[in-house]
Amino acid sequence: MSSHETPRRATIADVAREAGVATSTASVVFSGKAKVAAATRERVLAAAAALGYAGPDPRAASLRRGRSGIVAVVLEGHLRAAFLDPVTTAMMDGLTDGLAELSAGILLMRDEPGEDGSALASAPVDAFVLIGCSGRTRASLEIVRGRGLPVVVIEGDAGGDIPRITLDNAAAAADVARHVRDLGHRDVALVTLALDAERERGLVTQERIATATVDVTIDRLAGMREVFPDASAISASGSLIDEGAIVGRMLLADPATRPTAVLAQSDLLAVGVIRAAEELGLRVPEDVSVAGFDGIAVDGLGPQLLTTSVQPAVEKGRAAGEQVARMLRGESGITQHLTCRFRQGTTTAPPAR
Amino acid sequence: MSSHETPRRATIADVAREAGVATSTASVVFSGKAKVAAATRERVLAAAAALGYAGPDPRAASLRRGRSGIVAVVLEGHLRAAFLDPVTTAMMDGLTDGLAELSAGILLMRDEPGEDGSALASAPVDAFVLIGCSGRTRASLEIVRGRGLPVVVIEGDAGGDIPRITLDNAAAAADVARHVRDLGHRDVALVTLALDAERERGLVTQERIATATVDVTIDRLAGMREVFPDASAISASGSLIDEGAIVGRMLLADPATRPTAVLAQSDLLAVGVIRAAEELGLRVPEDVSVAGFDGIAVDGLGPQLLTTSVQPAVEKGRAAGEQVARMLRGESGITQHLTCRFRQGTTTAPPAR
DNA sequence: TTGTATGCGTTATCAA
DNA sequence: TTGATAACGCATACAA
Repeated sequence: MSSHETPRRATIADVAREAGVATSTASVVFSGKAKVAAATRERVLAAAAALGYAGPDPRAASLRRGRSGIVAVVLEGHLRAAFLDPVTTAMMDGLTDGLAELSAGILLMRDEPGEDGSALASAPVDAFVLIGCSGRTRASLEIVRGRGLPVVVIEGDAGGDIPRITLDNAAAAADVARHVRDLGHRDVALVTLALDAERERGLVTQERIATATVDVTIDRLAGMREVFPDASAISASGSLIDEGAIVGRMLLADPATRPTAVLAQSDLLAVGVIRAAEELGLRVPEDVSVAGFDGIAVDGLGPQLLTTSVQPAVEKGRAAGEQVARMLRGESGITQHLTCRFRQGTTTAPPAR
Repeated sequence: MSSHETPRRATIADVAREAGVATSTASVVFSGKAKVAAATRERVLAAAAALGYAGPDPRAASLRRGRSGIVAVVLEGHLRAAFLDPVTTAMMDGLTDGLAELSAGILLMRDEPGEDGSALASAPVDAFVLIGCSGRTRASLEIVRGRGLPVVVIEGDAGGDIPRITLDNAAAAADVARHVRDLGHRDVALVTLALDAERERGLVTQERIATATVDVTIDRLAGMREVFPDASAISASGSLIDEGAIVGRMLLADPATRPTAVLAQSDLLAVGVIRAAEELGLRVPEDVSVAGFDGIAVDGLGPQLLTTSVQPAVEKGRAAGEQVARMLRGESGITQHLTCRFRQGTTTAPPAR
């Protein structure tokens, strides 16, 4: 080595030498995993300060420990789309909570379509959380499984013995439907979430149900049809207010075919339907009842309170985090079934006629 | 070692031995960084498959390479709150694009209040992107700077020589205000974003401006006051439609004091003001003009197009990503000033009287 | 309470 | 095209 070498960053060995202690002692000063005499600690800290040492290199530490402290969350599609959904963000919050002790943070990853190797195969993470396991995500699952790291799937059919976090979507949807039926409604229309990756908006036929791939949509639809077997349904292309408004217009525009109640598979869609109703001069709930699903706090709904099924979105994330923590401790992950809670709001009432 | 040891995961050395090649050769097969005879590659791959080797351990690779491929994004507060703002999500999208070549993913981190060491100090990342540098974030900045890693700050006063991504908030706000003045409005009210971490809703006084900490709010207010020096302003507690509606009611309820135009510092606030106006039976823009800021696609605004200043939200993220990439290549980061573009919509018109 | 020794699994360099 | 070898920076088991 010449004396003109680049000013290499100080390592813990440099600090130890400067302080006149062994590297192991210096290491312990930073990790706090053993008792160190106050005087020794001071000397080490002083040496660190003198050398501009900012603490152990996380990369080296994670190799040595076998842990990086990072948990990956795999979302489908663009981040923007994922974060547009309040349920997803609430869940992410729960996840960070559930992982707080354990983790440095959450690594956001998309399940990229084409690439095979992809980032999933080589991200320095300790575990994976897959969200909305469907189609593409299933390919990601293969890659992830191959790495032998803990995996938890939220709301998706993982197959195999992979722990999942699930919701009682069908039962909860049926609860909402029953509430509407008990109010006296017989002529009800449904608005579903996207059926598959194509996300086509349109009438939901038997054929389309048969080829649907999104479990959430299928399950909630099944619950609704349990109560209203013959209700017609239109699939939205996504969970957006404006999308709900479009479908709402399709359903409510013609007085001859207008239902007395609309059940939407998400709160955002329901708000859109309400907006469409208002545009058409219909009052909610006097002229038409509208119910949603999710129980999120919808910004922009004003004083109305949506009748809906409140899903434990934050809990979903927290549960996933806890399972990850368990598996990282060497215990086996357990599939958790969470339940939604019906909430009566001001947007449903007995039909006028 | 006893023969009863735990079935250790295969390493690249095991694969090399199994395949009868040197570890360096096996390594190259996986990294693709040198030419390898097809036959050799086959043998290595076969050995890997036989041993269930899923590719190089990312932790070891990142120690050796000195890179983890991960970039941290530090947000203040709950993720849920951060992602409620469409501007943030758009920016994240741009960031993932700007980082695509470079990075394994984005590590989402909260700037945790109390803890000193915290995850920021020990996350195995290559660089940091701080968003909305204010108050708490400034403490995070210290920690991050100490690590000597590249840092970029988006919309915040970073101090020192840290590269930033900034917006021409004052000039753009003045543009909107000028448009409204040119339409003939003289009696204008302002709705600002939160002034500080307390996020108190209320009249904006000189005292409150003096103690304000949120740069975006201060700058946009300055731009508006440049055109309407005496316009009264009310600060909202956050950028939400419902919050805008509350402030809107405060401003518009009394016909005696009702302004002919309202300038809001965000599109969501503007939409809330419009909703308040509609509630009060006022038509927009006939009875009252409303303008916003941001130029996001507001879900739920319907057919109206908001008059606003369109900020390059995605570009902000992308620019940050590009600066990170530069710095990781060893070049120095450059502060980028981005500009907003005025967009006339359907929500502003000349005053009736 | 402190020090010694070892290996975590790779990849880069260089020589063959 | 392949192989031998040396770091990368740290944390732990164990001995003193």
